[in-house]
Amino acid sequence: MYKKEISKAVINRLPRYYRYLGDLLEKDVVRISSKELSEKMKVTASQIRQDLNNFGGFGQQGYGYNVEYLHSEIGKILGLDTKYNVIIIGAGNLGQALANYVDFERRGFFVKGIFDISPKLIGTQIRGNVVRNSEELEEYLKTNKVDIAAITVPKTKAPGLAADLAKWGIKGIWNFAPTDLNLPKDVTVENVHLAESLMKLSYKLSGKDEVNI
Amino acid sequence: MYKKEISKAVINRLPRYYRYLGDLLEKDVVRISSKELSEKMKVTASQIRQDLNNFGGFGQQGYGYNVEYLHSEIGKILGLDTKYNVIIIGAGNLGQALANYVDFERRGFFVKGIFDISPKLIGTQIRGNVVRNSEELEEYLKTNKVDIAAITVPKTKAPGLAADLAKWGIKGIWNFAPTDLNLPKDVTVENVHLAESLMKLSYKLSGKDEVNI
DNA sequence: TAGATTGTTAATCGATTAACAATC
DNA sequence: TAGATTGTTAATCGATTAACAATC
Repeated sequence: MYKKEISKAVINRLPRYYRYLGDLLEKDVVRISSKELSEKMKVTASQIRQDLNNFGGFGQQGYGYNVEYLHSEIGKILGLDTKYNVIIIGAGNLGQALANYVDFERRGFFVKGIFDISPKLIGTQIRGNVVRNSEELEEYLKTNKVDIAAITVPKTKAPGLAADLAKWGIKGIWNFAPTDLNLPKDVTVENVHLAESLMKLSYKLSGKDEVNI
Repeated sequence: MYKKEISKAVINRLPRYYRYLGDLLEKDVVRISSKELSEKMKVTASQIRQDLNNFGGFGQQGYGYNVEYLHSEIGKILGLDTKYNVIIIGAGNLGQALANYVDFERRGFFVKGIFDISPKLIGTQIRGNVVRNSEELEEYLKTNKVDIAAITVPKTKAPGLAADLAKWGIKGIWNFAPTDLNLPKDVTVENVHLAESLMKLSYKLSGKDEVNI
């Protein structure tokens, strides 16, 4: 018995499978074959079967996959059967947008605290949460279990803040600052780089994905 | 002479090169070798040279790369030497966050209009832009050149809206709704799926990236 | 000129697709 | 049982890394 690493390409596809299966579930679809799903998702049926078989055999020959079961299993793989306590650091527009995004709760992510350094924001309410002073962070983390910290502070502040959070025991960081965070490897970072996403769009629009040769 | 497709993997890395070179530029670093850059970025020097050579020889043997020149060239490849007119559809928290994100202007993306269907939001001001009624969209697009539409409306509304935008001539869509948009292939879509990003973080935290076998 | 580092070809590695036997 | 579709192996394709000649 040994451990097999799941490739990053597979992991990146899992949430999309989960989304499509959730949509099917809402439409009361009971079963689906890899071929049908592949047509909806515009991927190959082969890839779907390969991907799923990294985690075990969820289907049945001659039948396909039970939508509800597969959805639930992928949910478990993604850790969506767990509840996560989330704090948001940086109560600017983006931080507020995240705090107000109700849908996250449905997946088990609960915003427990919002922090900022601006006196204008400290003390204000965002969806039932009072914005706290960022200076209280260390103390807060001593008495509250926090699984994920969303970082929505300016670029220059992010690396130092992330290092502090790691020191104070945070294991998951959802980083929106346009910078890379170099942290001990027991800390997991997931980046959302909006500016880079926009640049990719710009690239595709400018039509330079074909180069004369 | 034929056209060579640039692989998606390469495109995805370009904005990150651009960011690192921008940081170096701010620190007044004049030149850098692929080896030095590879150590900062935690990729192989070989990959950097391969990636850049998709677009031409930007370096010089025995010297490396001139930071300012390379930064500028990658900017051009990404289409950042162009100005883009952007509209935002959906003036909720996320739409407002995008509208307030000043940094985009620095890269050439100018928010020219914000639209919503909510009477509470129509007429309010967001960074100098009056929120317009979404019903005015078609008319607006007849008289204004718009390169990119950012979609921050609920999931159910997004596909129909995107189809309309495509019909009305929009060629670039920055999609924040948690759904795929199937549009004619002359319309470019760049997705930002926050929920999927969070699920990936959840996956990594739950430690299922190793599977017993 | 000698040293450094690119640009580029060749080798390796990993991911995707195809094929088909197993089996429901 | 016959038909359908999975699970899984083998073949293909593409991306990454290594190596080194070219050259500044």
